[in-house]
Amino acid sequence: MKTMQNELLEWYAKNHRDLAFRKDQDAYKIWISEIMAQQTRIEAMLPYFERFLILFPNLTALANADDEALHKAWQGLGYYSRCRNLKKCAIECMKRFHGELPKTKAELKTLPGIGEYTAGAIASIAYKEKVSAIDGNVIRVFSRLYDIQEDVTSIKTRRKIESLVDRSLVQPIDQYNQAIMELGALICIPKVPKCSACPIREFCQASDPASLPIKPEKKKRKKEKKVLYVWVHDGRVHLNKRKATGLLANMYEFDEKLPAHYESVVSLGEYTHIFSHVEWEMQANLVYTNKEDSGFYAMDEIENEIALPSAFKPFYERLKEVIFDEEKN
DNA sequence: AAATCGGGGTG
DNA sequence: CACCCAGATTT
Repeated sequence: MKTMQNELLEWYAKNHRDLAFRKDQDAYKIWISEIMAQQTRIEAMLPYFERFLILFPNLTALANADDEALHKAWQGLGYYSRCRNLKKCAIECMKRFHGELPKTKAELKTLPGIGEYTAGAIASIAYKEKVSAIDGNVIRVFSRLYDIQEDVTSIKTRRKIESLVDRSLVQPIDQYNQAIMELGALICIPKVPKCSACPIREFCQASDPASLPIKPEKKKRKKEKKVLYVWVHDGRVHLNKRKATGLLANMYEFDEKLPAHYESVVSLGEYTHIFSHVEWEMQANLVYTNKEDSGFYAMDEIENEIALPSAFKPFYERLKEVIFDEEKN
């Protein structure tokens, strides 16, 4: 029988991407991949996924992970509370679930970092529980399938879509849930959907799919100006650890003031870093200090052990050039 | 319900 | 430039 689900499953079997975290059905790997994929393009998280599994191959290793090593493994991926929640979750699983991930969506949802979507994804993909896993792709696909001309971020519309998805669920549930997401990622994409290549176009009610889903306007970002001072003494660089809450919590940063004693200052140029809700307009200066204090690190330490956010990367690269030039002379 | 939390790819 | 991405959590 020709149903939306059958067409979708058939398309998925032939056309899905060959992704590393689909190689086996290990719940641990699926969990890690789902957390990494939150608000992150699959291609962007793949290299992190491979490296992370070598460093932290199982729940026990993750529960015992060194916090700095964990942040270093996540460096550049963003939303760093995700990796802290991974460790918290691993510890809770040791205590509450005999050292394993629980197997139901309801139990998974009680763990740190695992919300409605991720719980459904793990339960359905790893354990074949017949539950939904509604991410941005699924919202887009269903808003178009049913021509939903409402703000999809409202609770009411969200419930409506959930209901539609729930009624559509079929076995094999792991394949079906991933098929909807894959369609959203490859065919039913934002702005310019590839409807002519869509396996379920005959089931789609959207008259203007490019205009869906409807979302509220985004607020403008605030701008903040920062002047950074990169203290250098004897080829070593001073870094501060940021506070444990808020933006880039627990990550390292350059100073925002001059040291008590210094010899000279050299500009490292300007760079504007854009976050979701704020924009940092930065200018940085290299400052040669004549006193060694605590908190100075060698370049290879920074390279291998220190979690420096991408916001500071351009200045770090310029710093490397300067220090390398000095060593040559 | 709205704000917060990263970073990068894309039109 | 704006938008969005296999969202969760806090306010």
